[in-house]
Amino acid sequence: MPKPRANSTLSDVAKAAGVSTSTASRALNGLASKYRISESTAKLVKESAQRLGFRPSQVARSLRLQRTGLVGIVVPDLSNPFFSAIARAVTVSAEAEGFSALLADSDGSVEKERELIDQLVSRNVESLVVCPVGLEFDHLEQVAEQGVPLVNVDRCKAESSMVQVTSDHLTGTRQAIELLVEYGHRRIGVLQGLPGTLPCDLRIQGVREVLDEIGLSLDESLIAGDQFSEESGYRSARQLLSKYPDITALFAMSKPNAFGAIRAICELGLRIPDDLSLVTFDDVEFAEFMRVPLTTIAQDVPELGRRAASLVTEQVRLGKPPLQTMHKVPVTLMSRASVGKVSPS
Amino acid sequence: MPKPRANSTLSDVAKAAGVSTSTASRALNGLASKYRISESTAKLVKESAQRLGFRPSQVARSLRLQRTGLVGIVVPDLSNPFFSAIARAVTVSAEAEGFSALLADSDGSVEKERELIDQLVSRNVESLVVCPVGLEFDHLEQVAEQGVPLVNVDRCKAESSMVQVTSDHLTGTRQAIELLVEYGHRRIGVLQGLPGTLPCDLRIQGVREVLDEIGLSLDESLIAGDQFSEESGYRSARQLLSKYPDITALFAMSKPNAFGAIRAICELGLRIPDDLSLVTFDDVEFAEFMRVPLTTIAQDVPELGRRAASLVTEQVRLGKPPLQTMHKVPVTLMSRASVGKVSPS
DNA sequence: CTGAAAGCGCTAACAG
DNA sequence: CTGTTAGCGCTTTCAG
Repeated sequence: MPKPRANSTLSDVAKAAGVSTSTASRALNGLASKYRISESTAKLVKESAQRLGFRPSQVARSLRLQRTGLVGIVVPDLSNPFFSAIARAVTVSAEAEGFSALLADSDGSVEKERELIDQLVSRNVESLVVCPVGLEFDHLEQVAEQGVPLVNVDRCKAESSMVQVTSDHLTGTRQAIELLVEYGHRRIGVLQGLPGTLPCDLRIQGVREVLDEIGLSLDESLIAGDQFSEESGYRSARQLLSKYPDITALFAMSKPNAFGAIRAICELGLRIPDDLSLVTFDDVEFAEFMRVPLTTIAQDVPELGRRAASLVTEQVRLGKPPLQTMHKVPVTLMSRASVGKVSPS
Repeated sequence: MPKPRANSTLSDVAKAAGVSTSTASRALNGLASKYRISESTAKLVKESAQRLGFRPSQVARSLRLQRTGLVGIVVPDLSNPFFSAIARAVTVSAEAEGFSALLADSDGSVEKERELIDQLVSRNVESLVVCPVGLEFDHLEQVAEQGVPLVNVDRCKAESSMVQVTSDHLTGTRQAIELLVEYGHRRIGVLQGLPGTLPCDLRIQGVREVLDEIGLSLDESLIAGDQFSEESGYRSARQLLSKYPDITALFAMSKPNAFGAIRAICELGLRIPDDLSLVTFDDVEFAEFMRVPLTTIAQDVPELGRRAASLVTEQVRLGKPPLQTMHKVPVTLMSRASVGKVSPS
């Protein structure tokens, strides 16, 4: 019993139409007029193709043309809305340009990220959009130097020649901390994400700057946490709040961090914003329906994705990287109810 | 200036090692022992490969082997957490089996879905996981019949020979409606998703069944809405509530539907659950932190993805579809605060 | 133990 | 207006 998966090939079509494969190819690729193929044969070929359910093998085509029409995407966790929004933006732009998207999920592991990028390159993707784990970049830079247009999104590397796009973490953080300061907060706990990543570092710098400017200095012991995860947010909030009861506000670096913190705050019997203010990076869907609407620094996530997409397509079209390598996308402070004035005590 | 993108090929490696391409290929593919290649040459080849940064072209390999190692995924909206969770599960399982995932976003359009599936098949994906728009299935069935292992997730087709996996919509709905009934609700408004899709139809059937069993019948005019979107939820809730003030509970078919409804409810100055109860399909992240924690029918979304993934891999391994075609994944009623007793009036 | 040669399905000179 | 031919990079008989 032969497999019924008789995917007909170009030569089948050619045979059926009684022409050579070249003629068939040309007719099907709309080069009939260029090669002055008679209308009748062109039509005949198209009909045969139709009848046989012919689908050109993109694999063969790719090999021959040395063009796969593939863009690779790597994210640390596709179930995180932040990354899925980026993946979507890139995928949709790619589709619009006739490209297909090869998606890979590194599950937060640099090692896996390395392997996956390797695989994608082996599959001859014409460009790469990667949201890296963010602590090591040598593999990214290497790939970029090998001539594969690559853009690094979100967790950037400072001082790199890579094309990168990320939010304006510094300004966003400054706005948030300035708000806290204005409301009288002086002891601010920082629930950090993965230390060593640029978003994390820049946000700490933002806090430091604002405090410096009012003559205070950042107390390093008020920084806790080690991941952008809920668990880290919970753990670090508990730790900070029980050790330093004089803290009046918490600055969380991600939505999961913030929700972990809220869980901890509830357990400790504290109320937001009466006992404690909370502000977080990442906007929260339907924040207005929360028990206490969260004040957030909203990133324009789809814009991050679109920018990344347009930067890679530009690179493949022009054959060279853009002049500007670091692209900052503005953020917006969404002032809601979770930040309150410090009660005079 | 020649392009520096000198991707070395197998023949480059062979040349460098002073052997033929066949030997090089065998050595690199771990067939050294099988072909009794001398240790020394094998090592030599591997070193040359290393030195040249050789990456085997998967395109050429695919063409030769007639195996791409690609699994195609199609979803209507990757930025919807429901679908990104499925996409993630499939992607991760695929990676674990040495496959790569080709992802496509149909943006809710059947037409685009058709095109994308066509493209994926052209790219010779070895299997397909599709979350279809859900109103037309001929293209899916066609592809499956052509011998491409395909599994349809979520918006299934009744009475189809396709392999399908979806939540147990009927039981889930029944549980939710039984809860409402138990709490004294008799006039229940239904905020439906896309009519004609199986999840939507089954859920309506669930409502009908429970009402029938207590001697009531479903009032069709209490059904409104036409999408699984927030906008539809908002619109339908407003419409229903203003037209039928005797409604005491709302059953929403999706998280976005529910949030749209909440917006409408707030605008109308009604309170949950005092004036109105609300229950929805889809679990809501951090529902406990909402102003009114939502009672939901939680789907096990990652399980949907994993099941889909294992069903396609099983199919490619066995070369034939599984005996059982329809796979139902259990759901869980999460009873929270948004459902209350009907106040005696 | 290794190499020569064919061929996966397609396109593009080149030659009529 | 159309066909012949070569070759993209790889694996795999078959033949030493």
